[in-house]
Amino acid sequence: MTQITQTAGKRRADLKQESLTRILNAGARRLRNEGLNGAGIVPVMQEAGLTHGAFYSHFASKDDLAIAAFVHAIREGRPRWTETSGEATWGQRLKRLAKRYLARGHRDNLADSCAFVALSTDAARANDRFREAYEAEFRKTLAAIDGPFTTNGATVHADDAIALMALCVGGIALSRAVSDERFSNRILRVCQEAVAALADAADAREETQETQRGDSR
Amino acid sequence: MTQITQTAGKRRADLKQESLTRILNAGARRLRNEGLNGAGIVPVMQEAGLTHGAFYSHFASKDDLAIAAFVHAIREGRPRWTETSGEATWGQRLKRLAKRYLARGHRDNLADSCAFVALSTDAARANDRFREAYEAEFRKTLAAIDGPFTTNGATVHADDAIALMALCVGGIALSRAVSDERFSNRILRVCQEAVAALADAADAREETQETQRGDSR
DNA sequence: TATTTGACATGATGATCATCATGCGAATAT
DNA sequence: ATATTCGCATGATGATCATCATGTCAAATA
Repeated sequence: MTQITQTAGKRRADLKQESLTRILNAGARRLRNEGLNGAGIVPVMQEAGLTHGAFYSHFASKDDLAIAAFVHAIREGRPRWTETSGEATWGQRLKRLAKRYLARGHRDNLADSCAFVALSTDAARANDRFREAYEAEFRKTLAAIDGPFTTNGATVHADDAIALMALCVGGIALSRAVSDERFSNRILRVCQEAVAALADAADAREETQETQRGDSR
Repeated sequence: MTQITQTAGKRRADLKQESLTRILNAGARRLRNEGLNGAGIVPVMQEAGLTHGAFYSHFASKDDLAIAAFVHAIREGRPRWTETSGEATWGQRLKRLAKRYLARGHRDNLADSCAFVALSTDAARANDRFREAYEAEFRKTLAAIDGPFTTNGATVHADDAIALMALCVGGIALSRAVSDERFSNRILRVCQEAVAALADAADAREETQETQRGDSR
Protein backbone atom coordinates (compact mmCIF):
# COMPACT_ATOMS: atom_id res chain seq x y z
CA MET A 1 0.00 0.00 0.00
CA THR A 2 1.11 3.55 -0.55
CA GLN A 3 2.75 5.17 2.42
CA ILE A 4 0.88 8.03 3.99
CA THR A 5 3.09 11.07 4.27
CA GLN A 6 1.37 13.61 6.47
CA THR A 7 4.60 15.37 7.20
CA ALA A 8 6.18 15.72 3.76
CA GLY A 9 9.06 18.11 3.52
CA LYS A 10 10.40 17.55 7.02
CA ARG A 11 13.89 16.36 7.77
CA ARG A 12 13.99 12.65 8.43
CA ALA A 13 15.75 12.99 11.78
CA ASP A 14 13.06 15.38 12.98
CA LEU A 15 10.40 12.96 11.81
CA LYS A 16 11.92 10.17 13.84
CA GLN A 17 12.29 12.39 16.89
CA GLU A 18 8.63 13.32 16.71
CA SER A 19 7.67 9.68 16.41
CA LEU A 20 9.82 8.82 19.40
CA THR A 21 8.17 11.54 21.46
CA ARG A 22 4.74 10.23 20.58
CA ILE A 23 5.83 6.69 21.48
CA LEU A 24 7.22 7.85 24.82
CA ASN A 25 4.09 9.82 25.63
CA ALA A 26 1.86 6.91 24.73
CA GLY A 27 4.11 4.51 26.66
CA ALA A 28 4.15 6.75 29.72
CA ARG A 29 0.38 7.04 29.61
CA ARG A 30 -0.24 3.34 29.21
CA LEU A 31 2.39 2.39 31.77
CA ARG A 32 0.59 4.36 34.45
CA ASN A 33 -2.90 3.42 33.30
CA GLU A 34 -2.39 -0.30 32.78
CA GLY A 35 0.90 -1.13 34.43
CA LEU A 36 4.01 -2.78 33.05
CA ASN A 37 1.99 -5.53 31.45
CA GLY A 38 -0.43 -3.15 29.80
CA ALA A 39 2.28 -1.20 28.03
CA GLY A 40 2.38 -3.69 25.18
CA ILE A 41 4.07 -2.81 21.93
CA VAL A 42 0.96 -3.09 19.79
CA PRO A 43 -1.30 -0.77 21.82
CA VAL A 44 1.46 1.72 22.57
CA MET A 45 2.43 2.04 18.90
CA GLN A 46 -1.20 2.34 17.95
CA GLU A 47 -1.74 5.09 20.51
CA ALA A 48 1.33 6.79 19.04
CA GLY A 49 -0.25 6.69 15.58
CA LEU A 50 2.14 4.07 14.21
CA THR A 51 2.12 0.32 13.66
CA HIS A 52 3.95 -2.31 15.65
CA GLY A 53 6.56 -2.87 12.94
CA ALA A 54 8.07 0.56 13.44
CA PHE A 55 8.77 -0.13 17.08
CA TYR A 56 12.16 -1.73 16.57
CA SER A 57 13.47 1.32 14.77
CA HIS A 58 13.27 3.05 18.15
CA PHE A 59 13.84 0.40 20.81
CA ALA A 60 15.58 -2.94 20.97
CA SER A 61 12.95 -4.56 23.19
CA LYS A 62 9.80 -4.02 25.18
CA ASP A 63 11.88 -3.76 28.36
CA ASP A 64 13.79 -0.84 26.90
CA LEU A 65 10.54 0.94 26.15
CA ALA A 66 9.31 0.38 29.69
CA ILE A 67 12.41 1.97 31.16
CA ALA A 68 12.45 4.89 28.73
CA ALA A 69 8.74 5.57 29.16
CA PHE A 70 8.99 5.38 32.96
CA VAL A 71 11.88 7.87 33.02
CA HIS A 72 9.95 10.06 30.59
CA ALA A 73 6.92 10.07 32.88
CA ILE A 74 8.96 10.91 35.97
CA ARG A 75 11.00 13.67 34.32
CA GLU A 76 7.86 15.28 32.98
CA GLY A 77 6.09 15.08 36.32
CA ARG A 78 8.82 16.02 38.77
CA PRO A 79 8.67 19.79 38.36
CA ARG A 80 4.89 19.73 38.63
CA TRP A 81 5.14 18.01 41.99
CA THR A 82 8.15 19.72 43.52
CA GLU A 83 8.26 23.29 42.20
CA THR A 84 7.02 25.77 44.77
CA SER A 85 8.03 29.15 46.04
CA GLY A 86 8.23 31.03 49.27
CA GLU A 87 8.08 28.46 52.04
CA ALA A 88 9.39 29.74 55.35
CA THR A 89 10.28 26.40 56.91
CA TRP A 90 11.10 22.87 55.86
CA GLY A 91 8.01 21.60 57.61
CA GLN A 92 5.81 24.00 55.69
CA ARG A 93 7.31 22.70 52.47
CA LEU A 94 6.57 19.11 53.48
CA LYS A 95 2.97 19.99 54.22
CA ARG A 96 2.58 21.87 50.97
CA LEU A 97 3.93 19.00 48.89
CA ALA A 98 1.76 16.45 50.69
CA LYS A 99 -1.35 18.53 50.12
CA ARG A 100 -0.59 18.77 46.43
CA TYR A 101 0.18 15.07 46.10
CA LEU A 102 -2.43 13.47 48.34
CA ALA A 103 -5.26 15.05 46.38
CA ARG A 104 -8.38 13.61 44.79
CA GLY A 105 -7.46 14.92 41.37
CA HIS A 106 -4.17 13.04 41.53
CA ARG A 107 -5.83 9.88 42.75
CA ASP A 108 -8.44 9.95 40.01
CA ASN A 109 -6.24 10.83 37.04
CA LEU A 110 -4.16 7.68 36.78
CA ALA A 111 -2.93 8.31 33.23
CA ASP A 112 -1.21 11.56 34.20
CA SER A 113 -0.31 10.63 37.77
CA CYS A 114 3.00 10.12 39.52
CA ALA A 115 4.76 7.10 38.05
CA PHE A 116 6.42 6.23 41.38
CA VAL A 117 3.07 5.15 42.81
CA ALA A 118 1.55 3.78 39.65
CA LEU A 119 4.52 1.47 39.07
CA SER A 120 5.69 0.84 42.63
CA THR A 121 4.63 -2.79 42.80
CA ASP A 122 5.39 -3.40 39.13
CA ALA A 123 8.95 -2.29 39.80
CA ALA A 124 9.30 -4.92 42.50
CA ARG A 125 8.63 -7.57 39.85
CA ALA A 126 10.63 -5.93 37.07
CA ASN A 127 14.22 -6.63 36.08
CA ASP A 128 17.29 -5.02 37.62
CA ARG A 129 17.64 -2.38 34.94
CA PHE A 130 14.13 -1.11 35.58
CA ARG A 131 14.69 -0.97 39.33
CA GLU A 132 17.97 0.86 38.81
CA ALA A 133 16.15 3.46 36.74
CA TYR A 134 13.43 3.66 39.41
CA GLU A 135 16.01 4.23 42.13
CA ALA A 136 17.98 6.81 40.14
CA GLU A 137 14.85 8.87 39.49
CA PHE A 138 13.67 8.41 43.06
CA ARG A 139 16.95 9.80 44.42
CA LYS A 140 16.63 12.80 42.12
CA THR A 141 13.12 13.38 43.39
CA LEU A 142 14.33 13.25 47.00
CA ALA A 143 16.86 15.94 46.10
CA ALA A 144 14.15 17.99 44.39
CA ILE A 145 11.97 17.72 47.49
CA ASP A 146 14.83 19.01 49.60
CA GLY A 147 15.18 21.63 46.91
CA PRO A 148 15.25 25.14 48.35
CA PHE A 149 16.40 23.84 51.73
CA THR A 150 19.54 22.23 50.40
CA THR A 151 22.62 23.61 52.17
CA ASN A 152 26.15 23.51 50.75
CA GLY A 153 24.91 21.36 47.88
CA ALA A 154 24.00 18.57 50.27
CA THR A 155 20.55 17.09 50.77
CA VAL A 156 20.05 17.59 54.47
CA HIS A 157 16.46 16.42 54.93
CA ALA A 158 16.69 13.15 53.02
CA ASP A 159 15.08 11.06 55.76
CA ASP A 160 12.12 13.41 56.02
CA ALA A 161 11.79 13.33 52.24
CA ILE A 162 11.79 9.52 52.27
CA ALA A 163 9.09 9.43 54.93
CA LEU A 164 7.06 11.94 52.93
CA MET A 165 7.35 9.81 49.80
CA ALA A 166 6.41 6.64 51.66
CA LEU A 167 3.28 8.28 53.04
CA CYS A 168 2.44 9.73 49.64
CA VAL A 169 3.00 6.47 47.76
CA GLY A 170 1.19 4.39 50.35
CA GLY A 171 -1.61 6.90 50.71
CA ILE A 172 -2.38 7.25 47.02
CA ALA A 173 -2.00 3.51 46.42
CA LEU A 174 -4.45 2.67 49.21
CA SER A 175 -6.87 5.42 48.22
CA ARG A 176 -6.99 3.90 44.74
CA ALA A 177 -7.26 0.32 45.89
CA VAL A 178 -10.39 0.98 47.87
CA SER A 179 -13.93 1.08 46.53
CA ASP A 180 -15.85 3.58 48.62
CA GLU A 181 -15.03 7.15 47.70
CA ARG A 182 -15.63 8.59 51.15
CA PHE A 183 -13.29 6.05 52.68
CA SER A 184 -10.77 6.83 49.97
CA ASN A 185 -11.00 10.54 50.76
CA ARG A 186 -10.45 9.76 54.40
CA ILE A 187 -7.24 7.90 53.61
CA LEU A 188 -5.94 10.93 51.75
CA ARG A 189 -6.85 13.24 54.61
CA VAL A 190 -5.30 11.03 57.28
CA CYS A 191 -2.04 10.76 55.32
CA GLN A 192 -1.91 14.53 54.95
CA GLU A 193 -2.36 14.88 58.69
CA ALA A 194 0.40 12.36 59.31
CA VAL A 195 2.77 14.34 57.11
CA ALA A 196 1.74 17.47 59.01
CA ALA A 197 2.64 15.83 62.32
CA LEU A 198 6.04 14.77 61.01
CA ALA A 199 6.57 18.21 59.52
CA ASP A 200 5.79 20.01 62.77
CA ALA A 201 8.16 17.67 64.59
CA ALA A 202 10.87 18.46 62.02
CA ASP A 203 10.39 22.20 62.47
CA ALA A 204 10.46 21.85 66.25
CA ARG A 205 13.67 19.84 65.98
CA GLU A 206 15.36 22.50 63.85
CA GLU A 207 14.13 25.23 66.19
CA THR A 208 15.76 23.43 69.09
CA GLN A 209 19.00 22.94 67.21
CA GLU A 210 19.19 26.62 66.29
CA THR A 211 18.56 27.66 69.86
CA GLN A 212 21.25 25.27 71.09
CA ARG A 213 23.68 26.65 68.56
CA GLY A 214 22.83 30.15 69.80
CA ASP A 215 23.28 29.19 73.45
CA SER A 216 26.60 27.46 72.96
CA ARG A 217 28.09 30.34 71.01
CA MET B 1 -5.63 -41.39 28.92
CA THR B 2 -6.32 -43.14 32.19
CA GLN B 3 -7.05 -40.85 35.06
CA ILE B 4 -4.51 -40.81 37.84
CA THR B 5 -6.13 -41.54 41.16
CA GLN B 6 -3.71 -40.70 43.92
CA THR B 7 -6.46 -40.31 46.43
CA ALA B 8 -8.67 -43.32 45.87
CA GLY B 9 -11.18 -44.08 48.56
CA LYS B 10 -11.75 -40.46 49.61
CA ARG B 11 -15.10 -38.80 49.54
CA ARG B 12 -15.60 -36.71 46.46
CA ALA B 13 -16.53 -33.55 48.34
CA ASP B 14 -13.32 -33.78 50.37
CA LEU B 15 -11.36 -34.30 47.17
CA LYS B 16 -12.78 -31.15 45.69
CA GLN B 17 -12.17 -29.19 48.85
CA GLU B 18 -8.53 -30.25 48.85
CA SER B 19 -8.17 -29.27 45.23
CA LEU B 20 -9.74 -25.90 45.95
CA THR B 21 -7.34 -25.31 48.80
CA ARG B 22 -4.38 -26.11 46.57
CA ILE B 23 -5.74 -23.77 43.88
CA LEU B 24 -6.23 -20.97 46.39
CA ASN B 25 -2.75 -21.44 47.83
CA ALA B 26 -1.20 -21.46 44.37
CA GLY B 27 -3.29 -18.47 43.34
CA ALA B 28 -2.38 -16.51 46.46
CA ARG B 29 1.30 -17.27 45.89
CA ARG B 30 1.28 -16.30 42.25
CA LEU B 31 -0.87 -13.24 42.84
CA ARG B 32 1.72 -11.80 45.18
CA ASN B 33 4.71 -12.99 43.19
CA GLU B 34 3.58 -11.95 39.72
CA GLY B 35 0.63 -9.67 40.25
CA LEU B 36 -2.89 -9.85 38.91
CA ASN B 37 -1.69 -10.55 35.40
CA GLY B 38 0.66 -13.32 36.49
CA ALA B 39 -2.06 -15.29 38.21
CA GLY B 40 -3.12 -16.91 34.97
CA ILE B 41 -5.32 -19.97 35.00
CA VAL B 42 -2.80 -22.27 33.33
CA PRO B 43 0.15 -21.65 35.67
CA VAL B 44 -2.00 -21.52 38.80
CA MET B 45 -3.66 -24.84 38.02
CA GLN B 46 -0.32 -26.37 37.18
CA GLU B 47 1.12 -25.15 40.48
CA ALA B 48 -1.90 -26.70 42.16
CA GLY B 49 -1.13 -30.04 40.53
CA LEU B 50 -4.11 -29.93 38.14
CA THR B 51 -4.74 -29.01 34.53
CA HIS B 52 -6.45 -25.91 33.21
CA GLY B 53 -9.63 -27.79 32.30
CA ALA B 54 -10.50 -28.43 35.94
CA PHE B 55 -10.51 -24.75 36.71
CA TYR B 56 -14.13 -24.12 35.79
CA SER B 57 -15.34 -26.74 38.23
CA HIS B 58 -14.18 -24.35 40.95
CA PHE B 59 -14.55 -20.82 39.59
CA ALA B 60 -16.67 -19.14 36.97
CA SER B 61 -13.90 -16.89 35.71
CA LYS B 62 -10.35 -15.72 36.24
CA ASP B 63 -11.64 -12.63 38.02
CA ASP B 64 -13.39 -14.81 40.58
CA LEU B 65 -10.15 -16.66 41.26
CA ALA B 66 -8.28 -13.38 41.72
CA ILE B 67 -10.74 -12.20 44.35
CA ALA B 68 -10.88 -15.53 46.17
CA ALA B 69 -7.09 -15.93 46.16
CA PHE B 70 -6.59 -12.36 47.38
CA VAL B 71 -9.01 -12.83 50.26
CA HIS B 72 -7.35 -16.16 51.02
CA ALA B 73 -3.92 -14.52 51.19
CA ILE B 74 -5.14 -11.74 53.47
CA ARG B 75 -7.06 -13.99 55.84
CA GLU B 76 -4.07 -16.29 56.18
CA GLY B 77 -1.68 -13.41 56.80
CA ARG B 78 -3.68 -11.13 59.08
CA PRO B 79 -3.10 -12.98 62.36
CA ARG B 80 0.61 -13.24 61.60
CA TRP B 81 0.83 -9.48 61.25
CA THR B 82 -1.51 -8.32 63.98
CA GLU B 83 -1.40 -10.87 66.80
CA THR B 84 0.69 -9.66 69.71
CA SER B 85 0.47 -9.64 73.45
CA GLY B 86 1.22 -7.38 76.35
CA GLU B 87 1.59 -3.91 74.92
CA ALA B 88 1.22 -1.18 77.51
CA THR B 89 0.21 1.65 75.21
CA TRP B 90 -1.31 2.16 71.80
CA GLY B 91 1.86 3.81 70.60
CA GLN B 92 3.92 0.82 71.66
CA ARG B 93 1.62 -1.40 69.65
CA LEU B 94 2.03 0.79 66.58
CA LYS B 95 5.79 0.61 66.89
CA ARG B 96 5.75 -3.13 67.37
CA LEU B 97 3.59 -3.74 64.32
CA ALA B 98 5.71 -1.42 62.18
CA LYS B 99 8.90 -3.19 63.20
CA ARG B 100 7.42 -6.54 62.29
CA TYR B 101 6.08 -5.32 58.98
CA LEU B 102 8.85 -3.04 57.75
CA ALA B 103 11.40 -5.84 57.90
CA ARG B 104 13.88 -7.18 55.37
CA GLY B 105 12.44 -10.66 55.57
CA HIS B 106 9.04 -9.34 54.60
CA ARG B 107 10.44 -7.25 51.80
CA ASP B 108 12.41 -10.16 50.34
CA ASN B 109 9.77 -12.89 50.57
CA LEU B 110 7.27 -11.64 48.04
CA ALA B 111 5.42 -14.94 47.63
CA ASP B 112 4.42 -15.03 51.30
CA SER B 113 4.18 -11.30 51.88
CA CYS B 114 1.27 -9.04 52.74
CA ALA B 115 -1.17 -8.97 49.83
CA PHE B 116 -2.20 -5.37 50.55
CA VAL B 117 1.19 -4.12 49.37
CA ALA B 118 1.79 -6.71 46.69
CA LEU B 119 -1.52 -5.91 45.00
CA SER B 120 -2.00 -2.27 45.92
CA THR B 121 -1.45 -0.86 42.44
CA ASP B 122 -3.04 -3.88 40.77
CA ALA B 123 -6.18 -3.19 42.77
CA ALA B 124 -6.33 0.34 41.39
CA ARG B 125 -6.63 -1.17 37.89
CA ALA B 126 -8.92 -4.04 38.83
CA ASN B 127 -12.70 -4.17 38.59
CA ASP B 128 -15.12 -2.94 41.23
CA ARG B 129 -15.64 -6.34 42.79
CA PHE B 130 -11.92 -6.75 43.45
CA ARG B 131 -11.66 -3.29 45.00
CA GLU B 132 -14.69 -4.00 47.17
CA ALA B 133 -12.98 -7.15 48.45
CA TYR B 134 -9.78 -5.18 49.00
CA GLU B 135 -11.62 -2.55 51.00
CA ALA B 136 -13.57 -5.07 53.08
CA GLU B 137 -10.38 -6.89 54.08
CA PHE B 138 -8.57 -3.63 54.65
CA ARG B 139 -11.24 -2.46 57.08
CA LYS B 140 -11.00 -5.73 58.96
CA THR B 141 -7.25 -5.30 59.19
CA LEU B 142 -7.68 -1.79 60.59
CA ALA B 143 -9.93 -3.28 63.26
CA ALA B 144 -7.38 -6.00 63.97
CA ILE B 145 -4.66 -3.38 64.35
CA ASP B 146 -6.79 -1.55 66.85
CA GLY B 147 -7.32 -4.95 68.38
CA PRO B 148 -6.60 -4.97 72.12
CA PHE B 149 -7.17 -1.22 72.33
CA THR B 150 -10.73 -1.37 71.06
CA THR B 151 -13.14 0.12 73.60
CA ASN B 152 -16.86 -0.63 73.76
CA GLY B 153 -16.56 -2.57 70.52
CA ALA B 154 -15.60 0.57 68.63
CA THR B 155 -12.37 1.10 66.72
CA VAL B 156 -11.02 4.21 68.37
CA HIS B 157 -7.63 4.55 66.72
CA ALA B 158 -8.70 4.10 63.10
CA ASP B 159 -6.87 7.15 61.82
CA ASP B 160 -3.62 6.08 63.42
CA ALA B 161 -4.09 2.62 61.95
CA ILE B 162 -4.63 4.10 58.51
CA ALA B 163 -1.48 6.17 58.78
CA LEU B 164 0.41 3.08 59.94
CA MET B 165 -0.82 1.08 56.97
CA ALA B 166 0.03 3.87 54.53
CA LEU B 167 3.58 4.06 55.85
CA CYS B 168 3.88 0.28 55.81
CA VAL B 169 2.49 -0.11 52.30
CA GLY B 170 4.49 2.79 50.91
CA GLY B 171 7.63 1.76 52.75
CA ILE B 172 7.65 -1.85 51.61
CA ALA B 173 6.63 -0.91 48.08
CA LEU B 174 9.45 1.61 47.78
CA SER B 175 11.98 -0.69 49.42
CA ARG B 176 11.16 -3.31 46.79
CA ALA B 177 11.14 -0.92 43.87
CA VAL B 178 14.68 0.19 44.51
CA SER B 179 17.82 -1.57 43.37
CA ASP B 180 20.50 -0.89 45.99
CA GLU B 181 20.00 -2.97 49.10
CA ARG B 182 21.52 -0.47 51.51
CA PHE B 183 19.22 2.24 50.20
CA SER B 184 16.33 -0.18 50.49
CA ASN B 185 17.23 -0.92 54.11
CA ARG B 186 17.35 2.79 54.78
CA ILE B 187 13.83 3.24 53.47
CA LEU B 188 12.60 0.56 55.88
CA ARG B 189 14.41 2.15 58.80
CA VAL B 190 13.15 5.66 58.03
CA CYS B 191 9.57 4.45 57.79
CA GLN B 192 9.87 2.68 61.13
CA GLU B 193 11.14 5.89 62.66
CA ALA B 194 8.26 7.82 61.14
CA VAL B 195 5.79 5.40 62.70
CA ALA B 196 7.62 5.79 66.00
CA ALA B 197 7.22 9.56 65.85
CA LEU B 198 3.50 9.25 65.13
CA ALA B 199 3.18 6.64 67.87
CA ASP B 200 4.87 8.81 70.48
CA ALA B 201 2.63 11.70 69.49
CA ALA B 202 -0.41 9.44 69.87
CA ASP B 203 0.67 8.34 73.35
CA ALA B 204 1.34 11.93 74.36
CA ARG B 205 -2.10 12.89 73.10
CA GLU B 206 -3.82 10.18 75.14
CA GLU B 207 -1.77 11.08 78.19
CA THR B 208 -3.01 14.65 77.94
CA GLN B 209 -6.62 13.55 77.51
CA GLU B 210 -6.48 11.30 80.57
CA THR B 211 -4.98 14.05 82.67
CA GLN B 212 -7.69 16.44 81.49
CA ARG B 213 -10.38 13.90 82.33
CA GLY B 214 -8.81 13.54 85.74
CA ASP B 215 -8.73 17.31 86.31
CA SER B 216 -12.31 17.89 85.29
CA ARG B 217 -13.69 15.10 87.45
C1' DT C 1 -26.31 -53.94 40.48
C1' DA C 2 -27.41 -50.30 37.27
C1' DT C 3 -27.52 -45.40 36.57
C1' DT C 4 -26.19 -40.85 37.24
C1' DT C 5 -23.15 -37.31 38.68
C1' DG C 6 -19.31 -34.35 38.55
C1' DA C 7 -14.24 -33.54 39.13
C1' DC C 8 -10.81 -33.71 36.12
C1' DA C 9 -8.08 -34.26 31.58
C1' DT C 10 -7.53 -33.38 26.70
C1' DG C 11 -7.87 -30.58 23.08
C1' DA C 12 -9.79 -26.77 20.23
C1' DT C 13 -10.88 -21.82 19.59
C1' DG C 14 -9.81 -17.20 18.82
C1' DA C 15 -7.36 -13.36 20.96
C1' DT C 16 -3.20 -11.05 22.05
C1' DC C 17 1.51 -10.86 22.59
C1' DA C 18 6.92 -9.98 21.35
C1' DT C 19 9.79 -10.45 17.81
C1' DC C 20 11.49 -10.85 13.15
C1' DA C 21 11.52 -10.84 7.83
C1' DT C 22 10.43 -8.31 4.02
C1' DG C 23 9.26 -4.52 1.05
C1' DC C 24 8.14 0.32 0.01
C1' DG C 25 9.20 5.03 -0.75
C1' DA C 26 10.84 9.43 0.42
C1' DA C 27 14.66 11.77 2.24
C1' DT C 28 19.51 11.70 1.79
C1' DA C 29 24.21 10.99 -0.22
C1' DT C 30 26.99 10.48 -4.21
C1' DA D 1 20.58 11.90 -11.98
C1' DT D 2 21.46 7.85 -9.64
C1' DA D 3 22.24 5.09 -5.65
C1' DT D 4 21.65 4.40 -0.88
C1' DT D 5 19.66 4.74 3.55
C1' DC D 6 16.19 3.89 6.89
C1' DG D 7 11.65 4.89 9.10
C1' DC D 8 7.63 2.71 8.61
C1' DA D 9 3.97 -0.78 7.16
C1' DT D 10 2.55 -5.46 6.30
C1' DG D 11 2.55 -9.90 7.51
C1' DA D 12 4.33 -14.24 9.57
C1' DT D 13 5.93 -16.91 13.65
C1' DG D 14 5.42 -19.26 17.80
C1' DA D 15 4.05 -18.45 22.56
C1' DT D 16 0.59 -17.76 25.97
C1' DC D 17 -3.83 -16.67 27.33
C1' DA D 18 -9.18 -17.36 28.85
C1' DT D 19 -12.79 -20.00 27.79
C1' DC D 20 -15.49 -23.86 26.19
C1' DA D 21 -16.63 -28.69 24.27
C1' DT D 22 -16.08 -33.25 25.00
C1' DG D 23 -14.66 -37.57 27.03
C1' DT D 24 -13.48 -40.58 31.10
C1' DC D 25 -13.80 -42.73 35.29
C1' DA D 26 -14.68 -43.23 40.12
C1' DA D 27 -17.81 -41.97 43.61
C1' DA D 28 -22.58 -41.20 44.75
C1' DT D 29 -27.21 -42.57 44.13
C1' DA D 30 -31.00 -45.35 42.85
